[in-house]
Amino acid sequence: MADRKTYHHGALRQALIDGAKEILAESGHEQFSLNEVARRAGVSTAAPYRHFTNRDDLLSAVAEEGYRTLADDLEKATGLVGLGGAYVRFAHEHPGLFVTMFRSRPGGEASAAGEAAFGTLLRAVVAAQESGEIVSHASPELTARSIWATLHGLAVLHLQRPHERYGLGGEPEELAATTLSALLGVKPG
Amino acid sequence: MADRKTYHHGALRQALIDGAKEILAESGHEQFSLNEVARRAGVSTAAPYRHFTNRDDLLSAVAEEGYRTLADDLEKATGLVGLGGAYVRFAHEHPGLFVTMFRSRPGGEASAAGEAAFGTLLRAVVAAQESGEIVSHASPELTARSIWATLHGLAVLHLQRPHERYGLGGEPEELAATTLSALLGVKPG
DNA sequence: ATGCGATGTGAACGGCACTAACATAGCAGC
DNA sequence: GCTGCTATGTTAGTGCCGTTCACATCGCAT
Repeated sequence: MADRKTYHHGALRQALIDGAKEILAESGHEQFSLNEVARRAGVSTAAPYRHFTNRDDLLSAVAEEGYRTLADDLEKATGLVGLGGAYVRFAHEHPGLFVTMFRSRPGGEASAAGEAAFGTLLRAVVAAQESGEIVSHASPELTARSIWATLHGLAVLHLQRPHERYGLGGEPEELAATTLSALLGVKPG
Repeated sequence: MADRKTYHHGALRQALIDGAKEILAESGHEQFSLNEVARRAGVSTAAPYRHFTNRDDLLSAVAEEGYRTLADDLEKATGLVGLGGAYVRFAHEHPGLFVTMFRSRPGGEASAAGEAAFGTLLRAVVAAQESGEIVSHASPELTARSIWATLHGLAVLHLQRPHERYGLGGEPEELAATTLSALLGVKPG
């Protein structure tokens, strides 16, 4: 091992996170291996433990970056339907990362970036209510939470190949548009 | 090993499925171990391979039974809100099983029991439209799919402890009722 | 009664997450 | 510049995992 120039890697922590993302993109969450990440970074399998307490800690750091990327994607979107499309598309394009982000963690802590993403959704809902894009008699918070649940369920079911038959296999944007339209009567404009 | 009466177990296949459910209920999907299942059934770690091609095959059989239980629960529920509450409650009461049922399987096949569950949802949506419980301008199929996505997202997010703060930590029935109400304007009656 | 197929065993393989003891190097204070 | 502390790396090992293979046992049809 250690066929790199210097004994110390220099930026191992980020290299491990990047490598982990790579593996998640190639093979998915269930196939993820900490040893494989170390191998790709060109270090021993014990090295990651200098930067992360365990495998799950690394995955949490990866998830954190995922939340930031998702929040950015949602920021870029315009309109409620656009935001919904961006949410489902993120899951579509980064399925392994998406699963990692929302894996069930018994004692999982909250994520600052996750909060930011929800904040963006909330603002979009308020804007949609003000512009008349949607009509909801419930509070913006409840409406936002409900739409989030819908988008999240859409994203998760979309990743399930066997459920393609229910019409959940189409393009993310179309999926989000038709679904939000069916529930809220939003126009795809 | 083999401190049971007869050399052959007699009903090992079902015992393995039951044991797997037990482990999922106790420790969750991520902690599931095939060796542990064999140990609980009192057989060697190689024995399960006489009944299942691999670990994933056993989990699929477990998931199939889960789909049947879920379909039964949904059948028993009355009204769209009742059905939604039953869906989220199922996830709440059997989180490990729920995760196993909807884990991302690359080449996963469809489940007959899963179809039945969706059929029940579809009928409930049609009934709700006819009784005036909800007003949707979309087709029953699209509406049912959209509601399914909402309920599924609600269930998944409900299992995420860190997201309790968004109000997703309450009772399953209340969660389903307020969410469906916010999106469709259904009355909690 | 026999023998064949179904079902279970024990021992092995490689891979995994993780740990402990040790090696190297960057850097701060003298 | 030398010294030594601390951060960061390695090697070797532990125990568990999923899976396979050769072999043992037994139920059942002929």
